[in-house]
Amino acid sequence: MAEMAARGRPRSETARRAVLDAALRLCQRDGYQALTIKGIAEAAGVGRQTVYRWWPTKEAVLLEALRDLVHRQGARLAPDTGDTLGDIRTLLDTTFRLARELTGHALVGLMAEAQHDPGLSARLQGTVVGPRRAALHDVLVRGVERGELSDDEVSLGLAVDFVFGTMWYRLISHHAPVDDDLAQQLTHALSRLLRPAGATADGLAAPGRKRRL
Amino acid sequence: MAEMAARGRPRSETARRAVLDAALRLCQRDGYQALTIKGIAEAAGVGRQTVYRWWPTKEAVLLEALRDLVHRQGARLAPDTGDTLGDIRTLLDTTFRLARELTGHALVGLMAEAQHDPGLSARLQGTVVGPRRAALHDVLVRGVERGELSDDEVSLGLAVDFVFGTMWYRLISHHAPVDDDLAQQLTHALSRLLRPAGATADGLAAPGRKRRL
Amino acid sequence: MAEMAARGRPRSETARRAVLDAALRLCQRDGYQALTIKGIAEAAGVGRQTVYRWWPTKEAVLLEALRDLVHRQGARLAPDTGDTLGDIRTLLDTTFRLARELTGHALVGLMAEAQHDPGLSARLQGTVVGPRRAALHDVLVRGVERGELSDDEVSLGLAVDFVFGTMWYRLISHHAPVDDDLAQQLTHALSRLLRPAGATADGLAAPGRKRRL
Amino acid sequence: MAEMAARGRPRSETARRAVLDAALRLCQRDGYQALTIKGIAEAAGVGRQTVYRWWPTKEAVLLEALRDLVHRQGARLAPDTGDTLGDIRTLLDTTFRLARELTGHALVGLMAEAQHDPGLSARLQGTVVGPRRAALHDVLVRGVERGELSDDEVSLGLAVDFVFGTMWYRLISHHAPVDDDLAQQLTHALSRLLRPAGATADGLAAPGRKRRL
DNA sequence: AAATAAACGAGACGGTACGTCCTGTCTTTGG
DNA sequence: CCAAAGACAGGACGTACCGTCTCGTTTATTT
Repeated sequence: MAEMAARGRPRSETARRAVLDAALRLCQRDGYQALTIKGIAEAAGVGRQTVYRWWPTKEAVLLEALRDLVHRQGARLAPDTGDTLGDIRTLLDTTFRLARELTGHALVGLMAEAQHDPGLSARLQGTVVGPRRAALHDVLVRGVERGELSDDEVSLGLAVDFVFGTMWYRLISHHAPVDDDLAQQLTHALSRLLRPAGATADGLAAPGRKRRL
Repeated sequence: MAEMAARGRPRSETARRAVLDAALRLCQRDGYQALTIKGIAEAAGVGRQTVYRWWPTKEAVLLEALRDLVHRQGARLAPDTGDTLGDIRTLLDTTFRLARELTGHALVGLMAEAQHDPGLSARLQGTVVGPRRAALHDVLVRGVERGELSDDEVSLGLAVDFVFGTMWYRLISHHAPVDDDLAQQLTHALSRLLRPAGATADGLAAPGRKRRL
Repeated sequence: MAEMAARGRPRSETARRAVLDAALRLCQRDGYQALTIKGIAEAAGVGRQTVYRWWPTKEAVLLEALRDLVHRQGARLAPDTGDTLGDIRTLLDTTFRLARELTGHALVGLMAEAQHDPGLSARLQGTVVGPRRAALHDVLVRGVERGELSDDEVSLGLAVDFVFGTMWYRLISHHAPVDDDLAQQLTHALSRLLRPAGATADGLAAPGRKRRL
Repeated sequence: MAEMAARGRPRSETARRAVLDAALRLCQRDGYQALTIKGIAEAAGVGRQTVYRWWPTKEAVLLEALRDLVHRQGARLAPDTGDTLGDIRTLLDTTFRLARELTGHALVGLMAEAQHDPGLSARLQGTVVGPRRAALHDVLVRGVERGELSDDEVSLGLAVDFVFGTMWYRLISHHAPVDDDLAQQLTHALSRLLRPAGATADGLAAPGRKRRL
């Protein structure tokens, strides 16, 4: 396992961080469409060639910036405390907080771009979106295995789409926030959707219920 | 009520249609980002100024093209047959078919653009997205009034987000189709989410049920 | 000799004059290059097509405007009073005054344009410039016939070029005015250039001389 | 005396020359009006921005092209051989040859443009036209100092205008060539115009003299 | 310490789309 | 049938950014 002998000046971590930070900042400020490599380089105080040397497109810059951001958060994806609904809540809270900070502009712009760029789509799903989906799916599977949930009536895939679809939809159309309240409502809705046949309706508390005997 | 006297050469409906058609076609073929006004004008066989004369941006062109498409479909939005779940199915089938044809690229691109353009966002919601949302909401309200559905546990707003969120999410990430099967699953899931407290589980058939003890 | 029967609405003299006036005014104000047919039509309060119907190019408009201006001045071209130098002075005074009023911009611009438009060049020479040249030449010829001048040493053609060349040169480069003083100096210079061999130097008055008995 | 450190890619002399050459060539071929920056860039095989980066207008391109041409010719402006008339002939021959090659179109077009652009006018006079004028004036002044010429009757300024006016006039109206013959005639005419009072007519040979008593 | 080599900033290069303006033609209403 | 109004296809304008290419400089490793 011979290492490639390092020759010449090593890559500047300072420049790399400056580029990623500038990309996220500009995308958040001016929107995805208005983001240009020239603009990123200038905002980062970096030569344009330095960007092109390491990233082929502005999408690649943004994607790496997002991946870095996610990694730095180092969020625990799939906690397993034995309490399925509690795990769901935890996961949703973490995910929603990340989504709010994650510069919706960047994510939505990348998603739009990924419409006709399968490679980008795959990387986006693989590094940013996919792990969250998989984590939720895992929690639900464990719930089914424990008998707390059932996929007899509604498939787990649809349940996962329910959660992330609603999140995305609100991120995009802004008609309602993606906050802790949404996490609570979604958790409750999931419990109804996936409730096993024999479970009583009272086994779980409805969010808005005022106490109903 | 004197009409403004018509002076000068009247606007060419031919050119208008050519522009709108070319815009949708190019957006579908090359994606939203690659769409340019120059490209639209050339594909439509139209002078560039003719586009700028009537539409300020490519977003405006796409928006009008979508609106035209929706209007031409003239889809019945909120059928009221007395059968709430049947009405939901009808509405979903119509909406999904439209979404599939509607050049997801255009819609998603516009959505991305609308992130930092409140005016576009409003027009997009008002003309293309909003009516569908409102129609579904109306159907659900009627269901609640008839006692077929209940919003005690899950708010109707969240239920609507569930449907459209899932649709959007699949349109964007392509991990599953937006087809009649999805309409069926969503209808069934809605019936579970909004089932009144006293209703028996058997009142409604589960779509993909494999076994039922 | 049957006249062509006049049919339909007759041409509007008002519009014609408005166009010609606007053309001269705009050319004087903004220069020849900045002159556009659209601008002329709008300044004249006239439809664009009305200009194109009667004149093929902006050059044609300007040329007709100049021709009109010259005709309206109705300047006597070649007075024959018997006093050759006096006739020259008269002719130069008239010509210079016309040139000053004639919107040098228009004339110079047309000349520049005529560089690669032989037809325009011919019409320009024929209607505006040529008659003046011919008139001066006639006066000089009469002077030679009377023995007051001689073309032995300097050809009359060169003498004419001397006068008009100097005028044009000053109109173009603005380094000195084209005024009565120039007319006087040129007249005196001509008398020297074309003085017959036997004439005394005193036969003609030098320009700056104040009365010399 | 520290030089400004050279940074970035240096300007391409190849591109500069290609632009200047293309500009002169196109102006000569199609005329000044038809000259466009787009056309220059394409003919030079150069990006349009490369032209705009270094020259603000097509006038500036032409002016620099002319200046380069003049410099490359490196013409001796004011020879001083002691023979005034000989010096004049030499200067005129050089100037006329340059003018013929110098793409009259470019010069006349620039002159026309300079009508309403004082800055251009000044630069045009300063770099291309002025030095020739000054050179001729110097020669004439030396002639006066030597007693070979006199400015008693005709001012030297008018004499200079005579020469350059005639040249310009012929360049513009094309009614006669600007060749060696013109140089000879003008030299002779100058000798008459500026002949000192006491000089005999025979001191200088008339060029086209037919008979001499 | 000197040589080598790659990354760095800067910025010019050939291109392309932008949004504006004008061209010359056309198509309408109205005198 | 002319005039005004103005939409039409087309094309040049001057600007911005693209992605590539030199430059001189800096910062490492390898002699």
